Amino acid sequence: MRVIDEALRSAIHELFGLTDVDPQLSRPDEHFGDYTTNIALRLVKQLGQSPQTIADRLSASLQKDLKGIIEHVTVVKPGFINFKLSDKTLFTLAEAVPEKRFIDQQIVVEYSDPNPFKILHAGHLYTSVVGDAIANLFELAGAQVYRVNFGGDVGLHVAKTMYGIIQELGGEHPERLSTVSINQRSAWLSSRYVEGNSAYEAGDPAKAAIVSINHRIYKLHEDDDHQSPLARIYWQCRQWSYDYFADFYNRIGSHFDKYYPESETAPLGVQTVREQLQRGVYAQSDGAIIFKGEPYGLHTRVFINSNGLPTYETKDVGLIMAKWRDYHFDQSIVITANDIVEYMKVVLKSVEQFAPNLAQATTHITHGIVKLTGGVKMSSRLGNGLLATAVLDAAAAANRATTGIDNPGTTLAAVKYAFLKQRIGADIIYDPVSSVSLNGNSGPYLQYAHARARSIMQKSQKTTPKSGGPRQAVLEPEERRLLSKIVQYPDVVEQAVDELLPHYICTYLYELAQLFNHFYEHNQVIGSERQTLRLCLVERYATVLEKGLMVLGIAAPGRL
RNA sequence: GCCCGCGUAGCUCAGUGGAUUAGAGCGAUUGUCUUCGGAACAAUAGGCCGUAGGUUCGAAUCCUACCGCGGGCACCA
Repeated sequence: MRVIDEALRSAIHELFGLTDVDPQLSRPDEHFGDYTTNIALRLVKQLGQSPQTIADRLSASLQKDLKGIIEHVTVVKPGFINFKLSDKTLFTLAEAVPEKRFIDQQIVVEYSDPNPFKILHAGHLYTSVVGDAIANLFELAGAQVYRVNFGGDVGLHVAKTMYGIIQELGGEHPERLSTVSINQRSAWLSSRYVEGNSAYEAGDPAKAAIVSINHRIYKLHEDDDHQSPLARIYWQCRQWSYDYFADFYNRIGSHFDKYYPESETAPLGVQTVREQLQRGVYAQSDGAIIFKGEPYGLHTRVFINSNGLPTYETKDVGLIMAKWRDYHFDQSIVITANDIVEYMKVVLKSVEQFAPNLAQATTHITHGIVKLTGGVKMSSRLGNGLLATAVLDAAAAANRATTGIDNPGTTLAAVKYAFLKQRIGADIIYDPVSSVSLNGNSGPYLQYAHARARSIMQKSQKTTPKSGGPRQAVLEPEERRLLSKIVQYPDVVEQAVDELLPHYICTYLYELAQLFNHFYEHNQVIGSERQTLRLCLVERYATVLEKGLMVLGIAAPGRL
């Protein structure tokens, strides 16, 4: 609420001669008013006056300055200053939109990051949903957002899968791939990975064979080889993976502007790391090239192994360089699970040594992992992980059981909302049955709440002539409560953008919908003397709900 | 061992320095309703906010120690 914020600042300046004091307006419990500040409490020491006195003086001054905008200012107990807006102000604010604080910024958001030759797990679904929401938040704040995806199409895991494939095909026989049916491809690759991994862990000779394949795959990229039997198998299966990813993203409504395969970032990373080795950023050790993190309170990591191959670290260095080359970003956001927090610190610290601007513009946001009820952790190496599609299928089954029909939109809303309503950072406990419940604080509840409101509007158009509303009418208490909540939307979005926490939007939308359902239960809209005014409230409410759900990547159809 | 993160109702989570009653949802118990779409609304029960100290006018929130859980700590990603 900018007007109050500015009035407070100037009052503090006039009365106490202080500048640069942030009043920190916030939303109090409803009965205290629409906005509140504890600035009087915080100025006690500095001013040597009692909080009550400070609050009283500010209050008296603001009462005059904000005449017409607020209905009244009140000072409560230790020294809180509470503001109740005038009805007229509430109507004005209902048209406000979130501040565009990232206008003209180029922001790269990287997320999802599945590896070709492996299968998509529940974690990929979660990180995709979170990434979409965060990208949407930046977009809402005016930024030019580029959604990018990074994945390992080279590296040991690929070599393991390739080993499994070659075993399964009885040699390097690309033509035999045709025996794998289209809808079996992703599962088939996943099985080959599991086999390759066990073979690797069992040791030589398989391990040596896999290491050799790993080299050959890097070489194949260097030579741009598409003809040799190994290359034909590789490119074919790589494409299967990308097709499979595309289907999945299509199903959940994600899209990416660019895909960075590791085969592309690896050479760039190697070149950068070798250059910086000369300048002493990286160091040789036991035949490998490393970065020593200890001077910075971090740990040492290998960037190029003693076989001369780049590790994930170097590919990430290359990725940062590639993103900069392509977008000259103002900010680069990387969203991953928590387990690579320390790892990423080392990578960024190394980049900071030669490209401080890039390191400083990069923010690593991490979230927890998806666990099954009972705390069972999944492992892709063991092949017992909870698959991304299994989550969606479980949600669909629950939806079907509840409603009797199959509604993919509702299913997706249920899953996305279940993931997003929780603060990013901690693990998510996924219960295939209850987390997808269609009651209570859920996506379907909000979709329903929206459709219900749209339905009222539609009905009103049929039954009554349209007319411009008396928008300055005096609000009844329940109408006012609703409008006051509606008006909060831009504040919530700004907070979500500032802290990059989409769950603030979920919490707000749910509270809003609850408030509306309460209102709706007790107040007639159509046929009421106050119909025009109330329809206006219904419209604002439905629009805010729709916009908010859109940020979360959840559709808000007019009818379900 | 060292480093990082997390411990809030039976379960899943909000709340991350403020308002003498710590909030939701689910589950449990019970009401409302011949519905402007009941996927609703209303009510009851359930918590010394991991433990112990400390800082502060004021702590679930900040600091310290301890306990418990998870993650990371050189050639995987």
